[in-house]
Amino acid sequence: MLQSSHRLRRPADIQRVRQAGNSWRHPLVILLARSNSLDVSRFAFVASRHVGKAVKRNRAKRLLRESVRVHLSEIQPGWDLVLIVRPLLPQAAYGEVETAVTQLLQRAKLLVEHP
RNA sequence: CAGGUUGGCCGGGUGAUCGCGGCCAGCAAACAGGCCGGGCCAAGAAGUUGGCUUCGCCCAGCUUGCUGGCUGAGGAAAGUCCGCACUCCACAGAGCACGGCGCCGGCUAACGGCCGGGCGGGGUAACCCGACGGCAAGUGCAACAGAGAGGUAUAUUGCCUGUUUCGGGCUCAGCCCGAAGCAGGUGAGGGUGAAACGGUGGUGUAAGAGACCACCGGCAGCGGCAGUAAUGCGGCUGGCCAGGCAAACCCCGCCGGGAGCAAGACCAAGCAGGGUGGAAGGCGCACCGGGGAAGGCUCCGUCAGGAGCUUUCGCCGGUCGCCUACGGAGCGGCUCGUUCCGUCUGACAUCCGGGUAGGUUGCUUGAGGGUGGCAGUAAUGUCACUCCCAGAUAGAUGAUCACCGGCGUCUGGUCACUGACCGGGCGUUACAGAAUGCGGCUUAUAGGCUGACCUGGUUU
RNA sequence: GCCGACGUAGCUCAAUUCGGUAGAGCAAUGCUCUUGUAAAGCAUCGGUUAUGGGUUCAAGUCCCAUCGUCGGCU
Repeated sequence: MLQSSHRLRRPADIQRVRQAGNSWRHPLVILLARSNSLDVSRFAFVASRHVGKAVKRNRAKRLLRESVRVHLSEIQPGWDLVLIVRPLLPQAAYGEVETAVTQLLQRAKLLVEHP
């Protein structure tokens, strides 16, 4: 679990991102993003029943959460992000998931230039 | 040694770096609160009271961050198939309906669970399996085939008797043989079917048949012995036999009120109502208001009457109470019973429309775990000591790396005779994630440890 | 978390009441018709009734377990 200030919790917020946000697709994961008025970025992780049973869904969300946590300092603040698991993700290794997440963040131009 | 049966248990370990949830302690910041002092404003004659302000002080609230300590998934956490606790509905009621269970005894909070026993079936055996009450209460069902499918049934094959006709033969008023028809007896044989009204042997007969007899099987009734019981063993009598299906309706016995932690409680925030349907009468030295009739007293009076006060009696309206009736809700199949609300200022129902879906609590100390003793064949119970062992909230126990294990396979060496030990390579390390808790059942599961027992072979 | 329904031919559905030879339409294949195609007509093919077990003489139907799909409830 991320720190609670970085969690996107309420169903209404997630619904707003899904309807009004932009999306980028990758075979393992889908990224939705929308700017908020805060000075931090918040994240939500979604895994539907099509991904698998509880173990697979938890595993997928943990991998995504770890990828986001590692790169948290490089992500621009002030965005609400929703990451949706696609069915192939639970079979992937952590390295593939991490590269997928960084690719999506680069395409969305949400990474800040690191010195 | 090989094969098999069955019970119990485990289900990776160590370390490093980064990270997460809960509880406790400390520190810091912000907010709320309190207090005293100060300042300003208002009221008042004044003591004083009220408000604001932010400066100082306080910490028992709450939020965030940091630091430290402790702690953090399962044997099935799963499926949700049963049972309970707990909560609300009324205090959990009665009857019917409906549903579940179903050999006997025990265990348990309870169970469709477990233990022990009985019976039936399978297996050489260890052992395994069984919805295992009742079809001689009633109703119903059985395709096709078959004469007949449940009734003291049934005949176009068969067997037998009588009779008629025809043919043949002979020792010729007749007898014998064969065929066909008709009438009668019969259900033994053949045959159909999943299933055909006991089996074997005999008596008997025209042919036969439980028609009769003996034995056997099965059934019913009544005793006996063993057992708490299911049941087992054995005896007497009876009638000759009563078929299958109740996971067919049903009967019998036992159990079950409904909903579920998304139960329930509290706090905060927010909103807007409207349409339709909709069930009443009576009583009261009760109260209020209005108006009427009769009587009494006082005053005025032109002796027509008028005004005021007061008593009694009806009437109308309303309030309150009671009674009966009706309507509705609790009450989720119906009736009774009961509690509450309401009967036109209308309970409630229904339709349209509007708002919210945030937080706290319930929330983990419990039919609890471990060790040992005792009772019991066992399930289980009990006693003593000891331990505290997840409580998240879109959901924490994760990511990466190294080493060590386990297993499979290939291969090198040593001992030795197809195994053990020492190495190496490759592969593999399952099923699966708490969500109120607990007792079971069912299903999934890489691999491993261990107890007991059976059969066969060999050796002694 | 709770409740309910369903699974039959490649597709859409019957037959399940009260157990007795699993059917229909479309599709596919072949033939006729046509110069050819379509349409039409005739014929054929196609099913372990989701899976496993049980009751029964007999199971798509009755019972139990499992798997999957869909829907509803705050």
